[in-house]
Amino acid sequence: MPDEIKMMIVDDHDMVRKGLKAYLLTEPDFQIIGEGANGKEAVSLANELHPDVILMDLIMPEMTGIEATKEIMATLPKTKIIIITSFYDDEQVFPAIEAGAFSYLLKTASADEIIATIRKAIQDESVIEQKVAQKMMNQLRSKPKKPLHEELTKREKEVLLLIGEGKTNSQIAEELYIGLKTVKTHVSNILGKLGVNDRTQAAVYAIRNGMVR
Amino acid sequence: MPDEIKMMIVDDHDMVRKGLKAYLLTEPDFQIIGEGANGKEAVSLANELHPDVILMDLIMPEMTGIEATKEIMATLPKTKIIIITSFYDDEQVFPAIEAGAFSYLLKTASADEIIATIRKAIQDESVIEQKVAQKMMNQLRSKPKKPLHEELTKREKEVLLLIGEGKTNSQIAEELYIGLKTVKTHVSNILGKLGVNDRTQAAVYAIRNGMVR
DNA sequence: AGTTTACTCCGCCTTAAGACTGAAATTTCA
DNA sequence: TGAAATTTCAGTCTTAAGGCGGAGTAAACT
Repeated sequence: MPDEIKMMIVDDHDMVRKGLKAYLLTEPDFQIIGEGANGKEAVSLANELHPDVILMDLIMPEMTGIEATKEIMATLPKTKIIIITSFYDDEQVFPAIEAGAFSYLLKTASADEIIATIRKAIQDESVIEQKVAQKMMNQLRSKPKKPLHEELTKREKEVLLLIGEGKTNSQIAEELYIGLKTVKTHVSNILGKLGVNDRTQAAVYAIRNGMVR
Repeated sequence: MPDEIKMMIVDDHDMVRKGLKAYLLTEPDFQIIGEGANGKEAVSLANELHPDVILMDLIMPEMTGIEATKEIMATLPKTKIIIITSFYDDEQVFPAIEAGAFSYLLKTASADEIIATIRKAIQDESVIEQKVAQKMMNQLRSKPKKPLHEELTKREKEVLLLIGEGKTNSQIAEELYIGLKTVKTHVSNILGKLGVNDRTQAAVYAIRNGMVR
């Protein structure tokens, strides 16, 4: 494959983009045709430049990497999107892959790993960081049927959000204009679906999985 | 000051270090004498190399930037430690400064800002990112008397940590080899000091302020 | 039309949580 | 040495939380 590989870097930290560039430009056939600082920029740049590969962070202002991935895959499904993210959001692997991400690396990855992942992506081979894959497997093992958490309903998400803010059941009832008993029902269902024992664990879960804030 | 400025970079992401380097090496009098990937490395490297300036991330495995800052300040109080962190942990400004950090930037900072901050540090001028400073002011405005939270004791921190993991009082009692009543006492004291009403709020507080994880 | 899903609410029951008071042993510090 | 803080535990009391079973209504899907 003597052709040049056209790629884009999307990260809200300029210095990360600089660092990645320093990694990638050691390869003669790598060409960086664009840089974006958030999801919105990523989408418009991608539509304009049609890169082969996009290296994308997840947590960004304006629009997250997951949303951007969805939008880009809708119009340019052949684009290989490689998520490169911090260790904090391991949990986002599933949504990221669901959105259409092709590979998933951590920012602790070395230059060699990243370069190898890009080359494999061009040859249609996915890469998922060992650590992340392990965590995935553990999650799957411990909950055979449940895809991490069973889908919460819209109402349940609202309730979980308020739990994550430390609200009591009666505060939640007031805020949503429903009865205390109803809130209790929702809470019980949420705990069951998330596979946790009490509201405190639910709050922790919600925060760690970015369902709050 | 025509002398060279000796600095160290501490961040667990190799590509961030590379990016920062790319920033800094554009300045002829900047000299990067060491790199570390976590707090422990930072401490031992600092004791060995005696840098003038340390650029340090906060969230790192093994030992956080705050702990490392404390330890380094204990032995090398003249070192200027500049925190360069992601926007997620705005909340850590107070503990960071308390620990002895000299300036506080976000990773969204430009090369110019970072370079300027380093030069000011050498001249004994602190810099705190506008956004962060604003948030600080807001926090101070909303809580006149309490220094965010009254000091927790060592034991109370242990208990809070377990609360933040979703443990019940009896689980905590078992884990710490103390009575249930004792745990309850600690929990009550913690809630009082943090100014929250229940353990769920305490857990949320602990996570948001980086006292857990 | 019939079934499923979501949202609402009731009652009963059990236990964990948290407030308040009091107090002894140990550590820390002035 | 003496005072203050920390850690430990007891008793009592009130209430929030959560499990379990049941149930009606409305919307969505088949």
